[in-house]
Amino acid sequence: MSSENKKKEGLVPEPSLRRMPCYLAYLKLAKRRNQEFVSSTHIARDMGVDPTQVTKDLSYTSIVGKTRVGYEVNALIEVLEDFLGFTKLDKAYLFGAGSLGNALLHDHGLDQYGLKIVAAFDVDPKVIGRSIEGVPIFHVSEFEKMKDENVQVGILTVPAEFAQDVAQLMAAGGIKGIWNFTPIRIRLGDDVVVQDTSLYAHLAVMFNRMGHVKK
Amino acid sequence: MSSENKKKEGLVPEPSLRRMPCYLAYLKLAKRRNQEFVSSTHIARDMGVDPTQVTKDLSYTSIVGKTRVGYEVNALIEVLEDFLGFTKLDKAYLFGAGSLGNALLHDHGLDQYGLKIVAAFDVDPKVIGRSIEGVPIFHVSEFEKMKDENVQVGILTVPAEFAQDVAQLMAAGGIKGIWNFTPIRIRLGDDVVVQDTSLYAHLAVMFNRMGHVKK
DNA sequence: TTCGATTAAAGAAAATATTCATTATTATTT
DNA sequence: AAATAATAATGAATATTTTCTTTAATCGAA
Ligand SMILES: NC(=O)c1ccc[n+]([C@@H]2O[C@H](COP(=O)([O-])OP(=O)(O)OC[C@H]3O[C@@H](n4cnc5c(N)ncnc54)[C@H](O)[C@@H]3O)[C@@H](O)[C@H]2O)c1
Ligand SMILES: NC(=O)c1ccc[n+]([C@@H]2O[C@H](COP(=O)([O-])OP(=O)(O)OC[C@H]3O[C@@H](n4cnc5c(N)ncnc54)[C@H](O)[C@@H]3O)[C@@H](O)[C@H]2O)c1
Repeated sequence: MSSENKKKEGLVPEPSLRRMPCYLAYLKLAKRRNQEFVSSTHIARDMGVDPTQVTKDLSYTSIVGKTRVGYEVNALIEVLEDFLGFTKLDKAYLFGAGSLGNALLHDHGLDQYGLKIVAAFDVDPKVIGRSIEGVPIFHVSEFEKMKDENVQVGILTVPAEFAQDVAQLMAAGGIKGIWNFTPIRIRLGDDVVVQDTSLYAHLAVMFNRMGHVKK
Repeated sequence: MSSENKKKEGLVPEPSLRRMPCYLAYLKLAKRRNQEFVSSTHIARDMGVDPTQVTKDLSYTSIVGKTRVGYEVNALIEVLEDFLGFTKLDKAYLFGAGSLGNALLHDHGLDQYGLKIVAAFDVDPKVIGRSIEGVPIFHVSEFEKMKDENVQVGILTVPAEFAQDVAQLMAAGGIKGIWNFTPIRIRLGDDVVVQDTSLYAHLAVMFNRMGHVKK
């Protein structure tokens, strides 16, 4: 297979990466309360996680804590935002301006986390030519002509049956990271990162756990 | 601590639960192609996962496969949808009809996956009294008066700083499952399930992996 | 029928992630 | 100045998840 010999040593564990934005949110609240330092112990207690997990997660970044004091809040916020790629703004194309795609276009929160949607693509004549929140919608066929090297991120919100095809189109057009909201597992070469975000998956977990609590 | 002695034997692993909706999507496409049976081998190859992982994941449901044949597509779809709680419609309240909350209200996809938002709550006078896609928006203070036993799910899309407070309000009002879109870790008793869905977390993972591919 | 190939299922092994235990450091108190 | 307590950091142990291996079943071809 294709990725067998790719060493993944040095890769930050995905669970750690997923927790980091939570630390960031916590730290921003701490900053509001004018806390200058915050310790792993306190973060852990407030967030309901293990204290050593906090230190271990943070050890992947460049931050160093001070014994008996903790981490400097401002410094840690900066380091985390930078480490997570939230400081530099990545441009993104959106594919599929339907129900979910629209939602993402209307959503202003993403800008603060390093992502700016600059154009959308669809096949429905009813939406092509329109603009949503200042983002123009083109026909997918226009994508190939645009090929902007500065846009490396693509958001995939087309119906499941077209997901693989559109993903291939994206890859061919130079997209290096696909944020995949469809429940389809995309098959592409190793040079393109596919990040699955299936809301249904989270729903499924919640329903399952709710069923267990009742017992 | 509080959940230490709670046996979690018998709990379906979260990674397995998260994969199940992907299988479901795959199966629905297979059904469209009029496939009557599909084997774990083929599912695995098409989806780019390990074949034994597929059988192991499916073994948590009631389905049994046929040696040398595979699983019956229709039966497996039914079993999975039922197992994941997508067949019965759960009513839900939404807390925070802002940017993301609006997106979810406009989103018609959720109905098909067992979730129906029946009312929204906010504190902003500009939105209270209005309706979005037929869902009325009330002031949060109205929530306590409503206390509908049939609504056990709450969707949390308020600003981070109010997340914990609103979550407590939800729990006090009888909500048993909180779909938490804020990056805050909610602290509540064991009788309430909190399902975190932080879009930023997924973004963070994608950015990180993209940085590594460049090397 | 007999053989070979394909598969589900279940258990073993390996890899990964989390939690625990230890050590060294340093603010604060005595 | 010495003792104490709180903490970061690191390595060990444990738990969880994934992958590998084996077994038994059965379809289709010879
Ligand atoms: N709606 C939800 O709640 C939700 C939640 C999570 C995931 N998803 C997933 O996101 C995807 C989209 O869902 P939705 O509800 O927005 O569907 P939708 O039908 O509302 O939107 C899909 C859009 O994609 C466009 N499209 C179709 N083919 C295309 C192509 N080849 N190139 C570009 N655009 C194309 C359609 O014209 C449409 O506008 C689905 O895969 C769905 O499973 C949806
Ligand atoms: N917008 C995004 O892209 C995005 C993505 C993922 C997660 N989130 C998270 O979701 C949350 C909401 O984000 P947003 O962008 O929609 O923010 P927003 O400010 O647009 O919306 C928040 C809404 O909550 C309401 N609200 C405030 N206090 C409330 C209370 N006590 N009870 C009920 N409602 C209250 C506000 O009036 C507002 O309408 C945030 O925590 C954010 O981090 C946002």
